[in-house]
Amino acid sequence: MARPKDRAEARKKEILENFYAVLAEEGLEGASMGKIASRMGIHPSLIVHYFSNKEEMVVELVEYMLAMYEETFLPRLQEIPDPEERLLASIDAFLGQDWAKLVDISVFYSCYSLCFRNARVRDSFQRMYSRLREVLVGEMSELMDLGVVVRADPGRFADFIISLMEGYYFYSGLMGDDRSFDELRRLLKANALAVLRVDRP
Amino acid sequence: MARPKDRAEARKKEILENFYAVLAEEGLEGASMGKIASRMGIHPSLIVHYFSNKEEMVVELVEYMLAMYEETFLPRLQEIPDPEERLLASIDAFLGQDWAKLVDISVFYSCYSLCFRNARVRDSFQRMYSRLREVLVGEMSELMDLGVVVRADPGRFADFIISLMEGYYFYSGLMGDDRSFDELRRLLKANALAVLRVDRP
Amino acid sequence: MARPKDRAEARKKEILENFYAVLAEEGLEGASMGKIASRMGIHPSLIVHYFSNKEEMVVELVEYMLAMYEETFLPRLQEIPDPEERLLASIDAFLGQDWAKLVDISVFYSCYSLCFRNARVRDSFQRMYSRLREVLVGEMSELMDLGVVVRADPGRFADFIISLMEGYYFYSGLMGDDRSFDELRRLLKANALAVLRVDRP
Amino acid sequence: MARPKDRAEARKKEILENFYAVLAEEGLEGASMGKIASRMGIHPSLIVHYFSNKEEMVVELVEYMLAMYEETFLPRLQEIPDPEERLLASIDAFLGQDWAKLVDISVFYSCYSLCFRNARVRDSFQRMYSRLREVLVGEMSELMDLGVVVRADPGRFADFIISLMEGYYFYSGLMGDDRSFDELRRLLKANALAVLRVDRP
DNA sequence: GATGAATGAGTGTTCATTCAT
DNA sequence: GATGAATGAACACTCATTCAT
Repeated sequence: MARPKDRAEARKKEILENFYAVLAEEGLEGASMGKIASRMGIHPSLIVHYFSNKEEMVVELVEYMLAMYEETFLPRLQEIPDPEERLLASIDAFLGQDWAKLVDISVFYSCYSLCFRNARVRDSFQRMYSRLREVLVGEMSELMDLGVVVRADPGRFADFIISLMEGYYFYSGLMGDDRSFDELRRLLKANALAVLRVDRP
Repeated sequence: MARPKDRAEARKKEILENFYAVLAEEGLEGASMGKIASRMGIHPSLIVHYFSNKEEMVVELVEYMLAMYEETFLPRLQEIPDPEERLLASIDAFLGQDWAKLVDISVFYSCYSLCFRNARVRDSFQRMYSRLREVLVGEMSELMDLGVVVRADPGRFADFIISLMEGYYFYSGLMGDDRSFDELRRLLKANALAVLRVDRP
Repeated sequence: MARPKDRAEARKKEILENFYAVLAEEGLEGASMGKIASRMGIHPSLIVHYFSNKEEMVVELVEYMLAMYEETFLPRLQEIPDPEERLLASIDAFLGQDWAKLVDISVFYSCYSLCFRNARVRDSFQRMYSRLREVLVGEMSELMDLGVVVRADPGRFADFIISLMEGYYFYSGLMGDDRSFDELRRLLKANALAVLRVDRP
Repeated sequence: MARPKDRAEARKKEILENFYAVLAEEGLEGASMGKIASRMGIHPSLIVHYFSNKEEMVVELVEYMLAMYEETFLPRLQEIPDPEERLLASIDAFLGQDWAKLVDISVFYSCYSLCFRNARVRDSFQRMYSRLREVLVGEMSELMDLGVVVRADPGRFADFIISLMEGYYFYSGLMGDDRSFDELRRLLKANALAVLRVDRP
């Protein structure tokens, strides 16, 4: 039994959770190891003991954050047996509130902005979006194999869906709360589905 | 002649430009007044002399950055006399490379992430996107008045365009360079125009 | 007419008044020329224009503060014609509330503590207490000349009165407000007067 | 054995001693953490490591300074068995040179002036003078119980002694060195003892 | 007389990190 | 595994002051 290693893993996760919280409150500029430590009631050097570097910790936080999406949604979608239903559910999920609320928006964009200065962070983000794209491509391909959809380009379709999702996320995150974005979400979803409907034989 | 005031304005702009550059290279965490100063070959306290606060400087940087969009594109578009042509040019601009390359993407998202912790930054962003939306709404309304387009909801249309633009910006910014996003851009543009075509009498 | 010089004097006094106010609120450590300036709505360098040095300003503040005592009390006492009555009034004044409240106690002791590092401040304080002592000595001598009091040492008496006064000022300033020091004041006054009564023929 | 904690205490005391020295030389305005550190040959941040705040350090310095009085004199006086002798020794001590020279006068009044802007400093001072008063009240009460003194008000007496002491301290501190205050001290002491003698049966 | 630009030293404090325990 | 000591660089910001205008 790898008990000690498990305990270490749990500790690291705990640190990442507190890092995430500080990051949400104070942004990248304010998220220091000291603040995380005092939030946890431990000594700052203990954090170093687990992550050795701040950069290491940041990279692991990004992975921790992005894993939320994969772990929360993808398994749930995979359980749906019917391919068409599954694709609709995917689109629904990507444009839904649950997805948007999963990760603090401030944390998300703070990490995203790191992509352009940190190759490992960029890799993590790219891997995550590639994974998302693959899922959509896979589903679309399946529908094409079944003859439900014809003349579609699965890759282009996946890019399209992801773009819609991210545009909605960005725009509603900025303007939201003040006015409702339900209508826009419905419009985007209709547009996404249109591709399917139009290409239907 | 308000010479001294003009000189001060020029100096502030110069500082903001250097702040922008440091921000692009080092992110929010690394963009310190000291680095800006040493980049300019001046003393850090001189920056304080002009902006009194770092927050003040950040807020003014955001305004400076967002003004780039308004000042660069909107006047150019307004010069186009034909309404339909102008709307097409607008969509072209929003989804084009010039727009995306106008502001460093790292700087853009760093500032965007500030929205969620700084009300004044949020206000600036909201004002800028409201302005964009108004332009689109105005153009669409004009087309409806002229009978070129019918049965459209200008507000919904504007939100749709902005979402497409931002989704594309985010996604291509992350994945881009490695693979071409021309195809996606064309797809998004086609989708945007579809609304017009479909609603055409 | 020395108009410009008068205006300059008025300006200096105004600055000293604001310095005094800042000193009362923030102590010596916090009383900066910048704060004085912003309190007056003027530019810090204008203060330098009038006092050239901060040390100069401090020295002048001390003189300004100590002059309050001399200008407020001494003339009033000199107006009393009867020598015995005048001495009693002096003792009354030195141990009274008006005297204690004339200068902010925090400012007073902040300046006093400067005596030990600034010779000019020390000179000012010494001059002021010498003046006080002279007044008391003068009054006592007059009473001795008149035969009202005999066998007294005017100098020793003056030192005694000043000590009582300062002891009371220090102690009530620290413990005061919470409990009344009227009783102590009465006791000290009785003690001061005892010297007179005892030495009376 | 609480070795590590002891070492930390020793280090803190060392810092306070150096703080005290800088304060004596440069006053509150000049007593910076940087100067203390460079005087000790350590890094300024190490001081923060021990006191977290400058305010904390100031408060602890005041306690450190005031404790000198209590620790140096009170135990020595308590050792005197005879109550009358002990009271006389107390008065002697309070008005003596050893007491006045125990703490640097500049430091003393600098700290005293802090009372009016810092509640914790004020508390420390009040506690210390209350302690002194209690000692005097206790001694006086004992003498009354023994019938050595009658018709006295111990509290009033204690306040009187403390006032004499502080007045002498202030006045001789300012004027001293130049002229001798032995005579004044003798006069004050005589006055203090007069209360005892007069009230004697 | 008054302001603004600019300087450079200095403020307290925070930072990530290393090392010894 | 965890803590405390210590470092040194860096932080935003304030300071008194000088100089030009």
